[in-house]
Amino acid sequence: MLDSVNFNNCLPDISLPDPLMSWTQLLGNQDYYVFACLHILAFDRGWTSFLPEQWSKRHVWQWLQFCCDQYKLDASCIPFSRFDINGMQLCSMSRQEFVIAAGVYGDYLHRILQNLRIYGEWFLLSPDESKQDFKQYSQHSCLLSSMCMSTDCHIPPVTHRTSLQSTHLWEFVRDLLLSPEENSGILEWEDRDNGIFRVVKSEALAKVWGQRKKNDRMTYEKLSRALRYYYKTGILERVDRRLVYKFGKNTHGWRKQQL
DNA sequence: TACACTTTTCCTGGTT
DNA sequence: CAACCAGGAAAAGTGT
Repeated sequence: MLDSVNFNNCLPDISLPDPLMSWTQLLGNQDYYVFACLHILAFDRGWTSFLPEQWSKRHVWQWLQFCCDQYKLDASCIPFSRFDINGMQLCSMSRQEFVIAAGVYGDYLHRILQNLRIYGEWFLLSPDESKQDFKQYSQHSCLLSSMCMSTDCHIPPVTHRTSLQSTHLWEFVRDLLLSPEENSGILEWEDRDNGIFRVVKSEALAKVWGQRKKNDRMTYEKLSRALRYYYKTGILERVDRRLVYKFGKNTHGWRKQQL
């Protein structure tokens, strides 16, 4: 498991860049340059270590997952099965093909990918300044293409956190489930289709969560208390079995296929 | 600074 | 008895 370095603490006090901002605009701001240099050193998600053309299928999914999380896209609008392709195939897709594959988010994802290919990962940090852009994209796409793949597809909320350090516990758990090589048998799916999973190594889970939060006093007792709070908010649902949890309706990004 | 929200910490009591 | 679950209460941490 990669430890998320709290690099934000040593970064200049600036707003994060718009992922769709041009490179010349970005480099025109020296703070952003410093920010990007620090970020590239501290931020490694696997897929970021490769050029998009070199991505495996898994990297493509990781990237989509990242976009869902970072830009608060509704994953139910993105049929991941249509992205069961490697990076070379992804990069060969036209904007129109993105719209067909990803519906309401296709145009947006296509532009993010193009910026990523041209300028690198530094564009992928925050949607804050692109909220309005995205809202316009979404509405435009909905009107023009009616390609939304889900009946509950919606414009993403505009209030959210952006810091990597503030990754929520449930997202951390989900990402661990989706990353077998980082999971080390800590968690395993019991019923993937219904979002049911089991904590296999409770102490190890507490340890990696503690590492993420830089808290060596974390225990499974405390972590499980945080998980139980999720029952109130629909993030998790109760499963009456020890160490078994189920993702609730207010989660996203864990399904194999979003149709 | 106030506030909202999430997570942590501690706790009592119950269950497996 | 250990490990886990349920959930109250309060505090801490973080972002707006």
